[in-house]
Amino acid sequence: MTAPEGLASSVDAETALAGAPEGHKDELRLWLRLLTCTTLVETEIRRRLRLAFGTTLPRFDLLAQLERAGSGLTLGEISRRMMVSNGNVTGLAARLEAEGLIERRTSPADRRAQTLRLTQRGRREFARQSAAHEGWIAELLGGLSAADRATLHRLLGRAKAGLRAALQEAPP
Amino acid sequence: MTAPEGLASSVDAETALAGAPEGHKDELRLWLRLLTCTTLVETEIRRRLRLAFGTTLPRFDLLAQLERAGSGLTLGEISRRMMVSNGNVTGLAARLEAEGLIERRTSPADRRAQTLRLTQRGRREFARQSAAHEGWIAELLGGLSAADRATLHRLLGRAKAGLRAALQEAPP
DNA sequence: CCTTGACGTTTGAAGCTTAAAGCATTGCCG
DNA sequence: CGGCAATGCTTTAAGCTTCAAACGTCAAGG
Repeated sequence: MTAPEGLASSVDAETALAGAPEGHKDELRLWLRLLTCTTLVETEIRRRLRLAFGTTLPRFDLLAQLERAGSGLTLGEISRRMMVSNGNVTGLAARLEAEGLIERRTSPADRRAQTLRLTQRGRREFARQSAAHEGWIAELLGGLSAADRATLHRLLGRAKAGLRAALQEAPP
Repeated sequence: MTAPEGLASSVDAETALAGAPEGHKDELRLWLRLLTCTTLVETEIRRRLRLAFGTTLPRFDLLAQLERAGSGLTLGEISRRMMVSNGNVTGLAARLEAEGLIERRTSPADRRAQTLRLTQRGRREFARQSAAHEGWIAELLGGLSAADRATLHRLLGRAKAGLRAALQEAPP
């Protein structure tokens, strides 16, 4: 890439899919708009995490899980909460451990399991990142009124429930 | 990963971020829910594209852009529409060309630019994939009523506009 | 005890993604 | 005409991500 080519200012991902002759256009347009919003936020957050803290979104997410859990989590538990594969967490944990932000201990009860914890430094570092992150999200979503945000939150809750149900039936 | 470990059935990504003492919790919860919905759909679509067609979402998206454009696009134009980097498109195009789904021609007017087009086979293949894709999306979002879908679409439109505005002001 | 299956993690191969640097071409402007 | 910035693309290094296979451990049954 010659210049960073600001992704956020690019044309649009919407209406990306054409040609499908059936009905269902409705759902497709909704999905594309959902995807566009998520991509816009996510790209910007990744960019800011990199510029402000030299870190990445997956690293930040893993630290957030540990902070939230308080008392340490196994790799598998983190994998489930982050909705990513086991192997992915293995690599992320290795990098964060090398940076001294987390430490791992073999569980005394189950020698297969590794428990991850934030180090002192990890906790301090995450606190800084987390505060900035919260502000960024507020800034990016601040264009919506409080009422719109509430409605959106509620409808997305329904969407999520519907998705879980659909995935429960089909996934094989 | 021992078994595929169905990501879709994992706990939740919501409430992933804790500790931030400020206000703005509102926006954060909205963002996490948005992200959860998108991740659930996207993971499932990736899985089905792989199982049903042995392809990936980025490949499918690139074909969709070409189908939609009709008359061929340069790599740079595709990069902007897909909201990904130039280098990314270079690699994707190389793989799709190797598979015989697209072909490239150097633009007669500008010898820097490469124009991509679907091959006959690419057009046929994409038609199959696209039809299935549209059905999957309808299935996954079918849990919402038509009214909810319409409201969601409208609110996400506002969110998108607000995001573009916020990114216009800040991005340096 | 020993097998068998389940579970937690790691490894390896492949693909996706980015930022940054570099190359070639174009177009403008003095 | 001669720079010179902008544009289009490719390359490189690093990281993220997945799937599949492999390894070690555990737990239950025979």
